[in-house]
Amino acid sequence: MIITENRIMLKKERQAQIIKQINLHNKVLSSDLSLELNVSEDTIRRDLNELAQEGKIVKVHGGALSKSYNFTATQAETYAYDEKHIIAQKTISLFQDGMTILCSGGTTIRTIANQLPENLNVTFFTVSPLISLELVEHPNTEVILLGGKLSNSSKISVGGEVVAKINEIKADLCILGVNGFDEDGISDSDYEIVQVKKAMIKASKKVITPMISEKLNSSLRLQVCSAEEVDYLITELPPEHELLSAFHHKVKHIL
Amino acid sequence: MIITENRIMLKKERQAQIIKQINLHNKVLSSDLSLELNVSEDTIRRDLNELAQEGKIVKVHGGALSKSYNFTATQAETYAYDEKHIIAQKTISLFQDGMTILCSGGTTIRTIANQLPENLNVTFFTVSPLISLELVEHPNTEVILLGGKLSNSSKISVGGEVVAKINEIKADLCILGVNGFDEDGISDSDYEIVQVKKAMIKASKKVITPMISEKLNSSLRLQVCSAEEVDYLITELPPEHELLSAFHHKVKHIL
DNA sequence: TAAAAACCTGCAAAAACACGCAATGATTAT
DNA sequence: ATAATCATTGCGTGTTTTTGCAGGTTTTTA
Repeated sequence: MIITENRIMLKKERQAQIIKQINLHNKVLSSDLSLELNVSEDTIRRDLNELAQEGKIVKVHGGALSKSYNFTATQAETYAYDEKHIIAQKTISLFQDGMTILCSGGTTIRTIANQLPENLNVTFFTVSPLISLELVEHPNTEVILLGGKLSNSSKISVGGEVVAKINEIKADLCILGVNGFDEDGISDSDYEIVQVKKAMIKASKKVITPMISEKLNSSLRLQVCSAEEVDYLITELPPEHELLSAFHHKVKHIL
Repeated sequence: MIITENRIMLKKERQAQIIKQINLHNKVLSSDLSLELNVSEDTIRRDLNELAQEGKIVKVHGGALSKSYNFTATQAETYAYDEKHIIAQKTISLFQDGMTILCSGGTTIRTIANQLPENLNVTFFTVSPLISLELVEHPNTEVILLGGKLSNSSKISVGGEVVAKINEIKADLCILGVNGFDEDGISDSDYEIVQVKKAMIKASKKVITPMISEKLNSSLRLQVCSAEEVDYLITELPPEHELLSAFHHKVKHIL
């Protein structure tokens, strides 16, 4: 179908079309979209990256796949595996026996859960069913799953009940997966998720944000907290790396 | 189901297909995949090596094998898949739009969750993080995850808090995975799980117990409920099968 | 043990990508 | 209204990824 009547297409409108295509076919090719929507492949790529950042689709080389595509979760997890391994080890070094740890979802955190040493004796609270399943395999950890309405996009529990439940917890650490992080702090694109993350931060003595360095200096629509509220910023880079220099006087520690 | 509708196949898409094949047949040959997916054997080999490095599959000379432990795998590799497929279809025939359905865990229930029709518009409550993840992929279902301490053995939420939460629910159906079932009713081996299942039964108008026939006439240490409390006993067998004859005057319906 | 199949390595072409820059158009401030 | 600012987009440039193939090596099998 060739559309000539509408010369100008708004960015939002175009992205909506892309989502529609993905829901329909479970995949899209950048080259196809470029032809169909009459914009350059660069623009399509930028759109796909934005939508992927917002968690609506999964970007792959050559196009994008639907999030509900059977294997995207595990594919995404193993994306940047080496980096996430380093991050996991750094994060785990902060864990101590007897601690109560509150954690959100996300593939980075899943890697941490997966690499947890056997002998560690801690209690985990999590809003992510996926993380809970990973953690429960460890013999010496107690896992408390925080229930609620399950968010379609992020697969974590959200809603007032979860927030209320989190408010009852006193945790030593909060391991927070982040989608956007810059000098202004942590940001996210979903209102419900922001509420949960805010509650998690409030309930914990220390806030740890493990993330791949490529997430640095990206920001999304909604503010979760300021950079000053972050106790440990953990990336795969050495702390003295220049990409991190802007954050040294903002967050308390960088690992 | 191998689709070659599109000339171009994304790499990740192809790898997803490979994993699907492996989960289905438990093994694949590089040469077969090369023909089916229309790429060179070199490419297949590279894919298999990548997937193996990611821990998704086990690479062997000539092809690859499925990995035993893998909770994001599709249903295909679950034990007695064909039987469970029949059971799932029978169970789903009882679902109607607008219903509130409470369900426990187990592989049989997971198959049901997986085969749920897209257009079904129901609300699910579940104590199983695994089932919740399966259900949340369906666009028209609302999923409420019931949180609590996660049981190491059965991977479902247990404890007083879950029971209390279940007591607040008024569900139309209760889909109960069972480990032991005979003329005396449902039995289980774990005290905590029994408490949760009892609460689930009390909270629901109708109780459905889907199970493969080999579970029939087995019993465990702890009693969950009597056979008379079961509204629908669903197995892969036709209702008039002799194995079921002893139950016809016990449970209300047999499918 | 010899042939066949599977494998690995390096290479090259095409495609996809990332980055900076400039032009365009829209929005806001003055 | 005009200027300043910002967002969006396309293009040039150089990089990375993907893929198939050639050639030599290893493993399997008969």
